[in-house]
Amino acid sequence: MARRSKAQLAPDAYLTLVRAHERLAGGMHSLFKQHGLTQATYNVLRILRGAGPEGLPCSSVGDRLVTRVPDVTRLLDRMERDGLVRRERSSEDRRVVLAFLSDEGRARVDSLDEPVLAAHLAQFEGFTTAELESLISALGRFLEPVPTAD
Amino acid sequence: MARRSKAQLAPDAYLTLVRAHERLAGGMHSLFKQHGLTQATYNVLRILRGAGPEGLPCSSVGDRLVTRVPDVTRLLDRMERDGLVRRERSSEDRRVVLAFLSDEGRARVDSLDEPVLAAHLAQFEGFTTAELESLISALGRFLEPVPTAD
DNA sequence: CAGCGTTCTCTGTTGAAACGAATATAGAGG
DNA sequence: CCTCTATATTCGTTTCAACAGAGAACGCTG
Repeated sequence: MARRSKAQLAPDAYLTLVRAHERLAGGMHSLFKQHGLTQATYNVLRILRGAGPEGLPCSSVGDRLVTRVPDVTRLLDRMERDGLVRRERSSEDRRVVLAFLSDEGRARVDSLDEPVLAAHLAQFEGFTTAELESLISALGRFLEPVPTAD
Repeated sequence: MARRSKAQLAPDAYLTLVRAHERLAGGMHSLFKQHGLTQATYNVLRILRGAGPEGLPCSSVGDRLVTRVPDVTRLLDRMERDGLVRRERSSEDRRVVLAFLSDEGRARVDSLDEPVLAAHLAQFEGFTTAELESLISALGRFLEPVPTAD
């Protein structure tokens, strides 16, 4: 195989990344769906669990989401309707609305820890730890530059 | 840094992949948007350009899309409304509908070749060709197993 | 304490994705 | 010729994403 130029490699790398994401995220999507969740709602549950009993402002939830969601309000609306979260207007700053994990929400996210980990291990089954570290390092380089690329 | 187990690395790798995809795909999304396209419509244009003047059945278009689209009909509806594609029922098999690239569609996709390549080169700017090949190889390993993972 | 800019959240609306059911044609078998 | 199954596409409906704009509260300044 002749040496390929970056003009050939870059589009190929992008396409491969998209396909790999499609494959992996699709698997996680179906797993979440079996439990009545989506990737976004699961992420919110994880975030709120990490935030502890203090709760977290809606805007902070949006900031910490891996995939950008332009409308956290309605996302939390659905989750509150499903009894996964609880909302309460902050007494200190009455602009902010704090979101908390409900008992049902905590139970749901806890019950998913094991299946999610198993799914991840299965997805990366053919990789050695060194290969995984290399992959993480390579992909992590995309996250360094400032996101304000207009 | 101590050696990390796969149980620690796998979720991290997944998260990093999702974040990297979010970053890269987001950039492409805004690029396409400036030209009145989405990632899906751009992919359809690329597919139809590759298919040539013979056209391509709608179902084949759906199969070749990188991201799975459950409703090719309405996707092509919008593109036909925008004058990007043309459809015609096959005379050989009257079940299939062949999709063709219109002149406008061809001009649109041709005009994007350069910006898209430039965007990809910018995204992978900090990578050497060897690193790119390594990344492609690693990500490509997710695509090998059969997709019928129920 | 009144005005002003900023931040945070909600709402209205449009467009698209997702899922399922329905229609139409082709091809095989009796 | 008729039926039956498989394939290709379309349509109906619900749900979610995306974008813009409005309302409410905070902090600062004069």
